[in-house]
Amino acid sequence: MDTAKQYLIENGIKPSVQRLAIMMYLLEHRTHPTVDEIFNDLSKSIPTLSKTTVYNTLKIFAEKGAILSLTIDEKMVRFDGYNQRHAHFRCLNCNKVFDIPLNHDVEFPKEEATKDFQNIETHVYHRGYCSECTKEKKKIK
Amino acid sequence: MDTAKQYLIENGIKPSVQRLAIMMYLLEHRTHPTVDEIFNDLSKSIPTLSKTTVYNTLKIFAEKGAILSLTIDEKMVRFDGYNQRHAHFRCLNCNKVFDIPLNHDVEFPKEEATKDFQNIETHVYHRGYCSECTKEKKKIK
DNA sequence: AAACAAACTTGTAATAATTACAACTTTGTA
DNA sequence: TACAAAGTTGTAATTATTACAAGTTTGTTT
Repeated sequence: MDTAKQYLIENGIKPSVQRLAIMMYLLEHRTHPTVDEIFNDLSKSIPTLSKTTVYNTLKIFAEKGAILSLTIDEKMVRFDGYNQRHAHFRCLNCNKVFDIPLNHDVEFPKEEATKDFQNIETHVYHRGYCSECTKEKKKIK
Repeated sequence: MDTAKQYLIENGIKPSVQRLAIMMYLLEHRTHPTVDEIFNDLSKSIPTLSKTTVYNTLKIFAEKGAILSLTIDEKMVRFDGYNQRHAHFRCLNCNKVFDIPLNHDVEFPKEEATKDFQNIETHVYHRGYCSECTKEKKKIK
């Protein structure tokens, strides 16, 4: 709670009730939730919450670098409040997104063709079948 | 042309006129085009082409492993017919997607937590500003 | 404390990528 | 030639996201 507040301030984000709730949600739910999931869950405790606010807030968080927005899912953006280096894995069957250790840094190459590029962020995405789905041979098709 | 035909057959895809045209388009245009770009360009030579066919076809290609579908763009999927190991970079200003050398393989970690995972594909995405946009200081905001 | 502006939130309507689906066409084969 | 399977097409539906204008909250000046 105070951690979340602190964290927002550190990242130059003014902590409103809604922002705090969303940030806390992300810190507590390491499930890479979608806008819909966040909105549905938080609506229970904040009935006046608007989905637009969730969109606006997550956009600001990502712009300020407080969270990551993941495009590992074709349909919708997912969000991640975990700020250590790690990769992601999406199960093609159950669609869950997992944190995966990333042991070596993936650097942006310093080469002639890319030397004037300004790299901001790097993501590593794995896709396949998670242990559950592999075991249960739920691999449709 | 024959290369494309060959390539489709090798990947277990029956080469129709439309499929061949789309595969050739991808081999010739290393621009990571969207469905819309492919559809608009190919419509000129194949006026009867349907956008649904483009969607269907690209989906099959990706499922068969003949092409890559990239989710580096939040709004829409992009496609890549280049099958050597490489990373991607999207410019946050001009939105172009570039191929970037990937010098070291990014392996899926063999650890307790992930040992039963079945990894199918791994993508490395960079986001930032390309050389053009960096130079021209078009970095909005 | 009242007045005011700036920042933030809300709800609805618009946009746009993608999918569903049913009809039509082409291809391969008996 | 006839038929079934596979492929294509166009339209309608779905759905994530954004635009926008009105309402609310917050902080500051007096």
